[in-house]
Amino acid sequence: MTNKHVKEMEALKEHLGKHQLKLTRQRELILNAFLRQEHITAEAMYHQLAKADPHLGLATIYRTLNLFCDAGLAQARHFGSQTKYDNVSHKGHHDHLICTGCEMIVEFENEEIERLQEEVATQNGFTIKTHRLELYGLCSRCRH
Amino acid sequence: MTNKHVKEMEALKEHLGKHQLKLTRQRELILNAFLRQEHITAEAMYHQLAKADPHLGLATIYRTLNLFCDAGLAQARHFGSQTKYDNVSHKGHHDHLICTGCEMIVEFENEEIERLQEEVATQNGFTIKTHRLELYGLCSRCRH
DNA sequence: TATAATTTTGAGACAGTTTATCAATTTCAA
DNA sequence: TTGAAATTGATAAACTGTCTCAAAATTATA
Repeated sequence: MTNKHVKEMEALKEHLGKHQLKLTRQRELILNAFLRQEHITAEAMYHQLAKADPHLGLATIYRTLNLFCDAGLAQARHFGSQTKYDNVSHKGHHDHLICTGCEMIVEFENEEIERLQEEVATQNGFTIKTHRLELYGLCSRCRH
Repeated sequence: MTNKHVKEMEALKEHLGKHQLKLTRQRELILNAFLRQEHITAEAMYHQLAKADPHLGLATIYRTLNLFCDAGLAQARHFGSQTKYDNVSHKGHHDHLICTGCEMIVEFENEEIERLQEEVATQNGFTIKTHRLELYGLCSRCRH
């Protein structure tokens, strides 16, 4: 149960080492909780972890999730007023289909779209670093 | 100078009429300021208009920009923590190339990407209402 | 055009989210 | 084990956007 996310833990340790940061109990705890889900808000994780460690501060969650972003394990996404942190450690880049009815999120990847994005960027003299594509609509269940 | 945005003004009046809303001096002032630019935040407009009307309240700006969204003249976009209101009165939907160096924003449209988005949505049983595509990177000037 | 009903405004209070502060604690290299 | 440096937790503060409500402006109607 503790050695489930070995690879990601190594990635984190590498990042910490490179930036003279330290590995703490909290960072381990938050990493494990984070890797257990696809999308989560800092607030949701705060409540989730309150059972495991009632004194874990909200600021620490924010700091740590932002650290994961720097380390390339997470990616922050703004949905309206909420910021969700995505787990991008075990997969490549992906985009989202978001149901505005039930808030369900479906991930997808489309090589062709990615290729066309590069094309558009090149046409405009840009070099793309990242991108974000979100499709909002109704899923089949909410359409009825 | 005052009759530059007649068409948009008509569109606004039509919306107001349909919803038993009133045309006010502030709404006219904000509409004209809004149409002068492509992307703006409520806060930026607040400062911009302080010269013309020092007592124009920030809440009024927010209310009015949201009204423009309802009327189909504007579209709100969340860039990180900022919400920018886009002028979409004179053009259709468009996406953005954003330079992370100088914050320059280039708009673009790509039929093929839009088509592929529909395809992805259909494959997943979704009906798309809106979407958002943002490409982040460096423009040709900032790359050097 | 005057009146009255309704909407809008401005100012600040308020709410939600994220970051800053700082003393106390923890980590880790030597 | 020790000590310099980083981290934490609690809370204050910052920020963005909305709500409240009395006063003012607008519009339909007489």
